[in-house]
Amino acid sequence: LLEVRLGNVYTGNMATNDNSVNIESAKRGYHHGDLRSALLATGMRLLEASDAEHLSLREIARETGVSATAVYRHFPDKSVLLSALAAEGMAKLGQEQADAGKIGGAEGFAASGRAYVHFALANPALFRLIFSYMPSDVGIDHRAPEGSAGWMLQKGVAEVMGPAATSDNQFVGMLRAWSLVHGLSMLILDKQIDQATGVSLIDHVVSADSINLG
Amino acid sequence: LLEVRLGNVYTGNMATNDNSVNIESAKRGYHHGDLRSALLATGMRLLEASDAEHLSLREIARETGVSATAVYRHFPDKSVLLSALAAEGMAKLGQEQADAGKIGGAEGFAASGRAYVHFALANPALFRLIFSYMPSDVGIDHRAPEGSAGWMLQKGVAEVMGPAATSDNQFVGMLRAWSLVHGLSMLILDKQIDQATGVSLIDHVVSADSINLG
DNA sequence: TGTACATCAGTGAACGCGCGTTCACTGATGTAC
DNA sequence: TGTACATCAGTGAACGCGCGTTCACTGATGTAC
Repeated sequence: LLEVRLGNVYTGNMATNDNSVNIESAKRGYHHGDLRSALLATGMRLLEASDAEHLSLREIARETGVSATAVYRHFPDKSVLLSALAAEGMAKLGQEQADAGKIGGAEGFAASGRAYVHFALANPALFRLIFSYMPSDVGIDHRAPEGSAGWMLQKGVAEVMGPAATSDNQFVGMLRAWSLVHGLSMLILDKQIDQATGVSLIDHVVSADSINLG
Repeated sequence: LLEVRLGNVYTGNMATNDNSVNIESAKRGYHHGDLRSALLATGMRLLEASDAEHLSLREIARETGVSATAVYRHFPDKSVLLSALAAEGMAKLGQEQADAGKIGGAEGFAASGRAYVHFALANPALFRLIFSYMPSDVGIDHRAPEGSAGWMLQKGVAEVMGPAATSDNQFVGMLRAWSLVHGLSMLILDKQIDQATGVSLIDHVVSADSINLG
């Protein structure tokens, strides 16, 4: 990929823009889908900066090197753009949990829980965005979307508790596990718990015998 | 208290304003301290409406029947006003936990945890505000402010675990307990868990044997 | 009791801000004949 | 190969919005003599 400058594109931030496009597509603008991806990539980058808690549509467009109105070719409005970012974030979180938990069993389940907390601390703004823009309404007898954090939890709990457990008990176990890691994440992010202390205790707080899954 | 109207006070909302002042003090404006209290009361009322997630200084002033600038006689800026509301909310939460947990022991501790979740669900906007504006940075070897949720938890955990437990273990136990109830609250508020399902399971998820306090 | 004065909690007008969104448009691309 | 035309992803100007905060002010209260 080559970095390019265009007359019809804001150049102010192009020099430091990670989402530059190649000459061919640049000459005639983005292919459809290209700008969509570029906007999402910029959004993810801005969320990493993390002080970008109040991420705006205009800022995403500006940083992508495109006018604010161009966004409306790809997303009906701001909330849909943010939802797309949230969905990407949720997938990433689910993936990291899966990676951490692949050893299986109670230890694998605990590891995936720790991964959840580490993800939150490493991506504070994205983590918050996920839960602001992704209502999933997991209820008893309802499965969470595949790959999501809720889905990982249900799978893990079912595995650890074994086939003898009732569906109700499994659901309660899942809520306990999810609540534990989600609460710990939020409390550290919201500075209720001193960050250094919290981080050093993650392994103790989230372990294979932290909660009663019965 | 009588409801009054004044030439030098916005009258638009006075008719439905709960925070009206008596004639004597109204004639010469609020006594110092009166308006402060009235602003806080209005803030609490607006937080109950709960769609008031983006509570503004101007709205609080407007609803109190006073100009926006009057607020600056009592609070240096908006964030101090919101912090005061958060502190009030935290005290209320701590009080409800104390009431629920006064039977003592493991059952009392569980009850105070359930009270935490019920408070969150009954006061969503206030609950969020508390954790947006009240960094308390509780660390190991640091006590939380008396009456706060963290303080209630430390006390409860210490009582349940008994004098034999080390301070470190107590702290881990406290983090588990707090994380459990905080996470459950947030997940329901953020619609990750279907509200009806979540509410019906609070007693099962938060019980005397939910977590390992060892 | 009357008068001069300091105090200070209020006032309304005004500021600059960045935001999400709408609008009519432009100009390059691809296609039909 | 050339020409006419539809498509459509971009553009910049403009909109109204409510916000937090600053400013110079007013007018009632309390106090000193």
